[in-house]
Amino acid sequence: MSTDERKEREKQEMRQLIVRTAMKLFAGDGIDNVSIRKIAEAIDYSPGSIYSYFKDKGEIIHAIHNEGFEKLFALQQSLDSIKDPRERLAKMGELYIKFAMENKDYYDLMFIAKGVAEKIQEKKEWDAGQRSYNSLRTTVAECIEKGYLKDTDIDAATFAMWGFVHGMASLIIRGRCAMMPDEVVQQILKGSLKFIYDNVGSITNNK
Amino acid sequence: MSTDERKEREKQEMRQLIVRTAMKLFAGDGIDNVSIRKIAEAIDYSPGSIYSYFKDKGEIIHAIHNEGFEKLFALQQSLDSIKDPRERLAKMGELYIKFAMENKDYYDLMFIAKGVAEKIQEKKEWDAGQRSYNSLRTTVAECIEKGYLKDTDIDAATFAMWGFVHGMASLIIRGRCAMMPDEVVQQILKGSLKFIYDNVGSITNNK
DNA sequence: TTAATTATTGAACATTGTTTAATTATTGAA
DNA sequence: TTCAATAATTAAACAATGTTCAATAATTAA
Repeated sequence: MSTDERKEREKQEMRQLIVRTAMKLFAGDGIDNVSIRKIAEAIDYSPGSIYSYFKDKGEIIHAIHNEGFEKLFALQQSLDSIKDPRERLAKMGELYIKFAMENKDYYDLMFIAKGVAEKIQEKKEWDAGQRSYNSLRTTVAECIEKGYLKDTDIDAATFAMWGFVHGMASLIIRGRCAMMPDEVVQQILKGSLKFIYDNVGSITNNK
Repeated sequence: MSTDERKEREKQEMRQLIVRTAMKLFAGDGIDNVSIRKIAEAIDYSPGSIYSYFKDKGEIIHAIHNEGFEKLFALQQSLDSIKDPRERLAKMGELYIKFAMENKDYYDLMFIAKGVAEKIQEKKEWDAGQRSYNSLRTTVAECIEKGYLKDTDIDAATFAMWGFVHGMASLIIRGRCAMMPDEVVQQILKGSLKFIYDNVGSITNNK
């Protein structure tokens, strides 16, 4: 094991340490209340040190962002075994919402937060998101193919389904349903998923 | 006209001046790049002066937030003349998306931005939003009543429709479709609206 | 004109992200 | 081991942020 290799490994370990610490602090204190200084303090380094491992704060957030997409895509893959695309579509919606609700900080970073998307566009790094999108897209395409959904533009239909689940998740995460008690929101959420899949899927049922 | 009355009027004018200036700067430089100092400079006052008229920055944002809801609700009311609830629902979706796309800053403040919802909850001031929500809710209720939508929980169905349009709008506004050219996004958006209303409304058509 | 009230200011505070020159630690070669 | 070179780390500084507050200026009622 050469010294260079070890150096490189240590660098990666340090990056991971920073990211993991940032993540923990984000989850605890909220993303906006975590400064570079707090991250540095938590790992007993000086603030300046962070900048030897990350260009700026955005790059740390971007790293967490990527981890989030790994997680989500892994979940999506677990549905590949479901053969009926209609059932797979429904399950994918449930799974998406579940992911959002159980990983609010991740989800916020991935799909809501400002300043993250710009970073991705610069780096042309939307592979992570693209894979997730394609997973949904092929399912929607199969649904159309088998006549479960009306024959329209595949991307339009995919975007509609994505928008539907993202919309509900983001309204909840960003406190736009805060006037309702939590249990009620959960109830409505469940009902909304059922509503859409009942209505959208029912065309073929009635044929 | 008493002096007190004039004083009060001047205070309101000053508040309006601040809000309007803030709004203009938001639209031009982006919400995050507008500081209290910049607003103060734009109206030739010192930063401290702002705090004689607003408790904090959040209160300025909250004022703009309210204006946004006035605007949106006024638009929604223009659809009251449409008798067929199915058509009204579709038009309301189009209108909502149109509002979001043409007033991205307003929309962001109203439905996406952080720290705004908390303020509303404190002040119990969700009337503005509630009126808009109810407008959608009664339309959905009519659709269910007339059999255009499957009979489910009204709030679940309403939340689903809201989530659908909000989801697409917020994904676009927060740059999650930035990998696609603008015209394509607009095309997909149009297709998605059609997709949902075709599928959801078609139950009765096929009966 | 004067005393009291009100409006406005500018300086100050704490906190933020980020940069940089100086310091410390580590390395590879003699 | 010793020493020069390289790399890692730090503390201090910068500019900008929201916000507060004592001092000043303007306005009011008597």
